[in-house]
Amino acid sequence: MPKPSRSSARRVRDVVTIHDVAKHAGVSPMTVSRVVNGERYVRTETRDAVLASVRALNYAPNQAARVLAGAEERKVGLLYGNPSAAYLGEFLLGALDECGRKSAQLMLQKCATDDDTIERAVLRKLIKSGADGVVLPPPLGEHAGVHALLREHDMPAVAVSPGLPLTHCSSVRIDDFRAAYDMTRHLMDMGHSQIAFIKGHPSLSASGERLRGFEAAMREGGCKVQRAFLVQGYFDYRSGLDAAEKLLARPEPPTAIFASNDDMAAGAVSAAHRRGLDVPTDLSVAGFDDTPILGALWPAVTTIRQPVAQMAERAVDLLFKEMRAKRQGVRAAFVDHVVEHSLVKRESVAAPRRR
Amino acid sequence: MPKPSRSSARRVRDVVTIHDVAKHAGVSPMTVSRVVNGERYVRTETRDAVLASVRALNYAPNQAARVLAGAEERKVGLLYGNPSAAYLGEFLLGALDECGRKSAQLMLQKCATDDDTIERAVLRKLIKSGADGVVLPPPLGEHAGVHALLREHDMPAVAVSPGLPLTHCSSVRIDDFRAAYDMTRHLMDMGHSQIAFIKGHPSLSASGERLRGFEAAMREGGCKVQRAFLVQGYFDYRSGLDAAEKLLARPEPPTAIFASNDDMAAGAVSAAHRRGLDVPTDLSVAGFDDTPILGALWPAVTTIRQPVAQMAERAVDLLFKEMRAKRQGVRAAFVDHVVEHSLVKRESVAAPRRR
DNA sequence: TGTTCGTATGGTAGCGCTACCGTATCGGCC
DNA sequence: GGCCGATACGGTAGCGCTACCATACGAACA
Repeated sequence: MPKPSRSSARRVRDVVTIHDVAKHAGVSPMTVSRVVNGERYVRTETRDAVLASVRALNYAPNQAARVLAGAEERKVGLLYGNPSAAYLGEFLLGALDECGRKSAQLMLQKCATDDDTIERAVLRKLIKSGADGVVLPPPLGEHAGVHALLREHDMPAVAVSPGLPLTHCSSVRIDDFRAAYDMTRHLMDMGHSQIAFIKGHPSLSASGERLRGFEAAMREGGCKVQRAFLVQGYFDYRSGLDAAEKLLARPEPPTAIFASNDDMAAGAVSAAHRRGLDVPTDLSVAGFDDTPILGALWPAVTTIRQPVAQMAERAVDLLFKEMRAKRQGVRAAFVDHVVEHSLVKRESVAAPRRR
Repeated sequence: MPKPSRSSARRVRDVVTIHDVAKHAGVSPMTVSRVVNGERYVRTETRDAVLASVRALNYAPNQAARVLAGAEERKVGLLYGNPSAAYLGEFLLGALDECGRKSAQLMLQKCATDDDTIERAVLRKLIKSGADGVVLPPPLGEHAGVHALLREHDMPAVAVSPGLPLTHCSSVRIDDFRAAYDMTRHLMDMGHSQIAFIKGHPSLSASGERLRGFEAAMREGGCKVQRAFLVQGYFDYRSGLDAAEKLLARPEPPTAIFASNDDMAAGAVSAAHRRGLDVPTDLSVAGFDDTPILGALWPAVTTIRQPVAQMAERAVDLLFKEMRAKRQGVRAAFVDHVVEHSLVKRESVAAPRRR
């Protein structure tokens, strides 16, 4: 007989264990363990029966026991460069949530992207402190050096928001092309045809995708894109302000400015105000990202919302799949997960005034 | 004989266990456990010997084993209302860091503050999911309802950034009075005497402290504070903009505006720009908090920096002390931890133009 | 002198889970 | 039929730690 059932004095909360499930399903604890961990060599009927018992008893594995028994990775590294604090905050919310569900530990590690030796040191630190996988929010998700280092250490990783799917790493992203396309269509639907575009940082592929989406929508809508209406920006407030200044100083300024992100859109609004222009009466402005803080500005900026928290959750989830695959000696196929964006209409866009 | 020493096939990394320490110190594992956990009933000499061995072997307790053995709290709840994403982000950084050091799990829980029934539900959820203590960033740290609920459940908690120490709960904060005082002195040192103040949300005691600090510095510097130069704000961009509009519309407007937080300072800058005033040439603006995103605006706003991440770390640390005290049936004394703020001088403040 | 108590330590027995190995069954193939 | 591999399970033995109890000793009582 295995054990005289449950009667330990110290057990206070009466949690359901793997033994309870095993008894309920009429199998051994080992089989339950196998089912719960998605291992092979379990008949479908057995698996179903166990899963039914799991649901019936509302069983949840004890993570501490899992770890102690020498299985189950526990630490997820989050390597971040210099995203805005707001982005990072929302990202953390999602990542933490998923890590909580999985009872994993989230380890943050800041990483300057301008020096390769630093990256090396940072990553070593992450590995040393026991990380079993890494999530890479932008812009690190596209950093070749970081990826090379990760592969060197055979460390599973998931990139968030690269502009395009990666060949050597799973990714979670929105369809930047489509999103920019949608926004441009919205501006045209509102009656704009003289639309300027402030490009994003050239090192990120998302910038290119957004530009392509803009151009495609314009072309499709029969609007010619003037060369002068495409201005380079770098994703920060200042560059948006400078770009908008340049645009508004033209003899025939645009009626709408579509900035590749919110910070630059805020800069554009500021530039308009300096010139005594009202937004949206004299100029419509659209952004991209739905940075929380900008929703509080006035006028609130129409933008594309990325479900950042949800994306972070997905990224952690994917990462776990890869970490598990790695332990079992399998190489998981890389996944490219595209989540839905949405267009958030606010006060900064209106129909253009007649000229 | 207890066990044939270490030779299990599955053990890969050769970690030092409590048994190794025990052998090294010539005591039983139990005694080591007691020392490590700071329990009573250990002779000082024994304790010292064990601690020496711990250091010598570089022993670190296995958290999973601790939890499985039925001890050691593991989950810290973080109940947040509606702080800015940036604040929350930095707060999370610190809290997560400390939780990592303690191998604790951080559980986030959003909580709307406008409905008591929601609070109740939220807190229940937090307790149900196994939280052993709660950290309360502003504004929840001063929410009477939340505190009442927490006490009802005998749940340890630490409040961050109340304006004044709390009587029934530990707190981590900066000296808001002193900080506002310092900023006001700085403005006066730059030559300003016509300084307006945008007050913070009246429900937070920090607002009152900041106002008092401002008034004290003004009085001490021999400047009379005009009634009309104290305007109510609510910590958001819009209220700062409105308040500044009102101030700048006066026949004799102030030469400097000190806003109780950065969002309102940003609003004030915007209001100035709308009126065609240059910052800082025509108007100096100072904020409070050092919200990261505002450092990227232009002109960068002079502000008071709160070490938010560090404060979060301290809060988690304090919380652990209280949780441990609670398990051992002791009621810990409430601590009021004041950390240093600093004055960040940026472009938005300059000497006033002569009138 | 026994009987309490408070102090200081050790031994035992798990916590819930999985790595590892053993066994049993089922084809397929010589 | 006999052998082998793949599949499908079960049993055992811990992972490292602490709750709980037992013990041992001195001091403080009656």
